[in-house]
Amino acid sequence: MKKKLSIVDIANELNVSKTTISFILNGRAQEKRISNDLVERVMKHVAEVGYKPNSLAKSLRTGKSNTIGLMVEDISNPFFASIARLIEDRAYVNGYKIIYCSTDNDTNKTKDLIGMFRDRHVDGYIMAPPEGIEEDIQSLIKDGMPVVLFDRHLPGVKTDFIEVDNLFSTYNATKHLMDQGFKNIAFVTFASHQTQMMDRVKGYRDAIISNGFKPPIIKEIPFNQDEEQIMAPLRDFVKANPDIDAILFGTNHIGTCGLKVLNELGKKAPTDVAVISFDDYDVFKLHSPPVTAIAQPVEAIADNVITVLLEKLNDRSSSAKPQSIVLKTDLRIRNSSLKG
Amino acid sequence: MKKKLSIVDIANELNVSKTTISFILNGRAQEKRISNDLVERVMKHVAEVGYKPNSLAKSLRTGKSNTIGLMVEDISNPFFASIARLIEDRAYVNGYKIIYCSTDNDTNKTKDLIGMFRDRHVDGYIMAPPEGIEEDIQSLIKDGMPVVLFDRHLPGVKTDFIEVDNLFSTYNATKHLMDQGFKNIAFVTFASHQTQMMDRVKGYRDAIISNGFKPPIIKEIPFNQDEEQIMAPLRDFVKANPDIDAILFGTNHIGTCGLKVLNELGKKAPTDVAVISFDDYDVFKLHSPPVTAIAQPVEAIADNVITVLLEKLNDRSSSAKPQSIVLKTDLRIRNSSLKG
DNA sequence: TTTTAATACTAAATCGGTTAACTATAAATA
DNA sequence: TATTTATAGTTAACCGATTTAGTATTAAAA
Repeated sequence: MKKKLSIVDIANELNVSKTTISFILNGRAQEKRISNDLVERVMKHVAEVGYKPNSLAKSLRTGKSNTIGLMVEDISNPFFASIARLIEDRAYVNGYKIIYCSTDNDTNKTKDLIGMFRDRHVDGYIMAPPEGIEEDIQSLIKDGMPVVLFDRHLPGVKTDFIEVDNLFSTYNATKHLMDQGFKNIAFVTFASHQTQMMDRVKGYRDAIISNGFKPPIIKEIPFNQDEEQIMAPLRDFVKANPDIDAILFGTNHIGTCGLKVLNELGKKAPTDVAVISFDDYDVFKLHSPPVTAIAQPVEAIADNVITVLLEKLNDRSSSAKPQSIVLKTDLRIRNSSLKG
Repeated sequence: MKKKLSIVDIANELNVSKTTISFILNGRAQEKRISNDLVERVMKHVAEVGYKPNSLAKSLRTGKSNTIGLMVEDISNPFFASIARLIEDRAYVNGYKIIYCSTDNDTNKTKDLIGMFRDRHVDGYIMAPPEGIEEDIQSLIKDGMPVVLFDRHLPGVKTDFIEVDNLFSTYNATKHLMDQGFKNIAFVTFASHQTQMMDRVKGYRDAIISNGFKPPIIKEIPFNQDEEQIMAPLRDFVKANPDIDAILFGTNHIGTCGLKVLNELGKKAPTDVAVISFDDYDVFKLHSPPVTAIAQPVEAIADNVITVLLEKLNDRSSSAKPQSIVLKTDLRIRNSSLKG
């Protein structure tokens, strides 16, 4: 029932101008030569009545919203959820709130969402960008907005990004399978022109070719929300290629679907077909046999993302050249990729 | 570079007052008797220059922010992540943005976060509340804020909530284990006084007692972020109770940790110990043997939550008695709980 | 013809802060 | 003594919208 207090109420109750209150609350008392006596009185009263400045009014005037826009592919994907969680924590500690959304890798949806974020005056953007929004990002940057990309980057866009060494990761995983003696190694992934996906394919391909193996076997599945739409083509692929003895999956989601398909078809890893997936998580650790996975350093990714963004937020003018941070992955070798 | 357009710019360019622009853009042209001619001219120009009203200013004036605060226990938990995802989608469609945060079941953190949300003028709250914040919620409600709880509720607080029939769910699952012939059935869960946890314990206990079984075996683990802090006591418990032939886990997280511990100790389900967990997800579906789980209807939960909240947002005055929606779970019986 | 009503808008206050520019007094310096 | 400097604040404009109360013109009714 009690209406919210405004700065004017505080000012009136103390017989001081609201300017003075504002200066004190913003730590500019010294600079503005407000007496310690008054500062104390104001602080005491503010604490007593529990006054909190209206952040909307503040944002309207200052142009800063203390909000960060976070766009991931899908917040219900464990990889993105973990990163979102870590970013959230660090952001709150630094006085920033997170507004998030899932892009579904949909270019138009993402454009809309950027519009919404813009409209909300977010102070900075963290995103795992889909294809086709180079221009929108470019325009954000041109307008002076701090933008940090992660998981992938946009080749034409000069801004900071944090990602892992995708090429080496799949190269290494493929190499591991070859070392174990597997001969017909397939790579199954989402159809995508995103940098991380291109690199993952290339890493696999390079490994296969540079070791004189038969032509690479690459199966691309269209990105889809509906699990069955992913499993159906996967099922066909596995059935149609009985000679494949190892599969490297390009993401946790497709890896999980792959495991389901293999289970359905009664194929056991690694005897029937060895398995490695990108992104490590509980499903792979707990699977029988446990699944070898390329673990991304989620803490390090989140840490770097938020650190870089906070740097940019604190030093808007700095036109230091964009940082490209590439982190190492960890191939967690488990039974699913070990022969005998 | 181009500075953002304001309503004054539009007004000046068209030689019209900003009041008129505002009326037109807010669909009050008819009501305010603005000529169709002018309406058309304004709309055309606005579309051409791509003017978008500053939502901060709008919010400041109207007191509405078109933002919903979403507080979950932990966004990186698949159960909450899925629900968050579904709520997000529905919210965006209805013109609302989501600000979210993870409470970690920490009362003080949650109080802080409520303060932040309040400060941000969110229009409504969706939360899976921890214990001990009855007063804070009460105060939100008293101030006329729409609050919808889910996953659990607060006994003293009269507001809408959506949850599942926890008591029946664990009763039913326990019954299933007894029907299968298991004799020493334990219930392992997080130590908590939250309603959903109390109900889950009670469901288990009722089943055990009403069927004349030996005293219930209940192991409570302190809630913790760190997985090892959960696994250690679990390990001790399993080792110390070799006669247990079935375990019902109270949440997906503890269920997952439980599976890890059982795997470590070389205990196979269901021959060594049968397993059922609350919350169904990929880990359980893909486990060998697949794990019987109590699946919550996440879509229905999310749908009901957002529907109820939107109702309250659209009809603030309505002091209709709070709704308590209780949804059914689905016991997905898999090998881990089947004898022979 | 005067009054009333309808039409088509506008001026100015307001939301709750921040901030540039200014004032009034006392103390220090020239 | 006159001028400068430091101290301790205040006034009023501003951010960009919404909204109440009002104006000017024309048409209809009395």
